[in-house]
Amino acid sequence: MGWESRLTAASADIDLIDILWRQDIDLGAGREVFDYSHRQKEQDVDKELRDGGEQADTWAGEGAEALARDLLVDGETGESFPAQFPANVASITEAVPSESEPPALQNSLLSPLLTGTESPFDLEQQWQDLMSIMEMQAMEVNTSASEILYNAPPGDPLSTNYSLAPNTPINQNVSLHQASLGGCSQDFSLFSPEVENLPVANSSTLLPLVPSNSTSLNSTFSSTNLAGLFFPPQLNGTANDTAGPELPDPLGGLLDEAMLDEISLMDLAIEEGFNPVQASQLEEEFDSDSGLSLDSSHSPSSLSSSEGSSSSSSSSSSSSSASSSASSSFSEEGAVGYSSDSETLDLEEAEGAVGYQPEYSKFCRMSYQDPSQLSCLPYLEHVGHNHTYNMAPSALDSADLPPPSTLKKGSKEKQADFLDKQMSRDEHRARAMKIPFTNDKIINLPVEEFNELLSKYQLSEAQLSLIRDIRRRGKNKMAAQNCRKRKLDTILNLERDVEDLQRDKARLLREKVEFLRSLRQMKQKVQSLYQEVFGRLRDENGRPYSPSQYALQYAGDGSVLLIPRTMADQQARRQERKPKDRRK
DNA sequence: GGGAGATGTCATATA
DNA sequence: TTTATATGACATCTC
Repeated sequence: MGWESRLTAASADIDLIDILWRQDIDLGAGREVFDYSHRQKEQDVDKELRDGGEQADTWAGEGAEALARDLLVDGETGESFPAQFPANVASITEAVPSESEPPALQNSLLSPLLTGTESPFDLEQQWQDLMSIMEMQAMEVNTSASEILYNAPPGDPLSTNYSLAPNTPINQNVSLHQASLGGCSQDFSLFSPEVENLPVANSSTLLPLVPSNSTSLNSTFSSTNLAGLFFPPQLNGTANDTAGPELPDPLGGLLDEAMLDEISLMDLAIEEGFNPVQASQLEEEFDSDSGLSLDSSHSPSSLSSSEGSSSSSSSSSSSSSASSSASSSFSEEGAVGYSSDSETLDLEEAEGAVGYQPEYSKFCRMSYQDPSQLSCLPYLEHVGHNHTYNMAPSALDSADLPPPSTLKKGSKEKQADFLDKQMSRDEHRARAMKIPFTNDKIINLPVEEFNELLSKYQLSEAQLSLIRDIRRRGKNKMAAQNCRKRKLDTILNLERDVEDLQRDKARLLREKVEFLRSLRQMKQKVQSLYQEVFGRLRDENGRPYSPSQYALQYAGDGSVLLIPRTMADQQARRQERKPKDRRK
């Protein structure tokens, strides 16, 4: 750039500069190439005029057991159920007091389970917080997958018996947000005809891989005393005959919320790119860290290993192909040394790192001199540029593969011409200006030695300027290469971070499924106990209480009271509002 | 001929 | 202040 500006300042060098111009023009560079230079030159001239024309140019330059248990007997889906449960029921049944027994005994038996319903709320709250974060990713819901999940074939027992009621607030596109709000689930009663089917239906969505043997659900529940969970007592026969049409259950809301949460989880799973099978398998893969196949095959970083190997293998070829490396000045270290665009690479250049040595080996592009090595990066196959701007492509072709005839004629003249064409602009300039040392020295020598070198020779102002320019450009070229490599390395690290985060997210998702399942089982136990206790209560005439008129009320101190249903309903509504208000 | 990617260069900021 | 280095922006080149 700036060397032309010396045109006006150093008339003695006009001839040399003319030569340089001619060279550039010969090399295909038109005068317009120097337009900017002209502007710069004008500025320089102005500056010089202002400064009195005296200044020289210094151009600035990450529980198998739980899984096993669950897979054995689920009360809801036929998938799993805790083996210890019947034993618990038996013990509790024995302990169920007659109406004359004091409530204290009941408390001692029931309170541990009943109080256990507190923490799940907090747990769910935490999960909902987490899910709300995840939800921030506005991902499109896979409708087709939803259809598979929610629209089972008519012949399917699950769908036949437990399909969603038409007016259920759950639709195929139920979103995490909708479920998380819990507005609808909170209003449900477990014994409500509209809702009693809901949990089963939800479960069917959760476990699409479980054989549809749900026709045996009733027998399954009877045998496990769990039928009261999902069916009104008049249906499973464990309660009295006077049951009304609606038997609200104090645990219905909790259970439903958990179910809805699972729906939202499934939804999330779909949104997150899991297919229905993958989502259902989530529950079966707790032990498998790689339960999810994160498709990283397209990630550049996944190419690292192959790239690394190819890079290491290319290191030798880079030096062996030095003669054809005119297009690249990369050294073995990945191109941090400066080779001044020349055809030779000396040791100094081969080692020529400039402090920063990232994992450049990943990048085939960093050692692309052998195009065959680009096979590991198909999208880079085309890379193989020639950036010796001073060479015509034809010249380069002949340079890479000199025909035998040419070699035969191989006169020194042509060889010199060949070498001449291999040289960079700066080398041409240096030669034209008769700089008495190599560009490598100019660029790579420490300042002190560089200055020493300059002092050894009597150099004109134009020569000194050119030398400084060469040094500046050379160093900046290496800096630019390092900068670009650092950028690529940063991108790779970020890609790795993204993959790690995706793995963490998948793990958290699996953990949530596990927690929700535990919660569901706990609620089932409590519900079963409720039914057991209520079914055995007798009034003064020895008749069972009607679930439509009475309900068991859990007191804050752990005691259990038998209160009229209307009172229970009022209190239930009051409790439902609290969490809603809390969410607001 | 034009787009994409690689590279060189300049200007500028910072150490 | 000088020098080296880092980086955005642009120009140019090759495919």
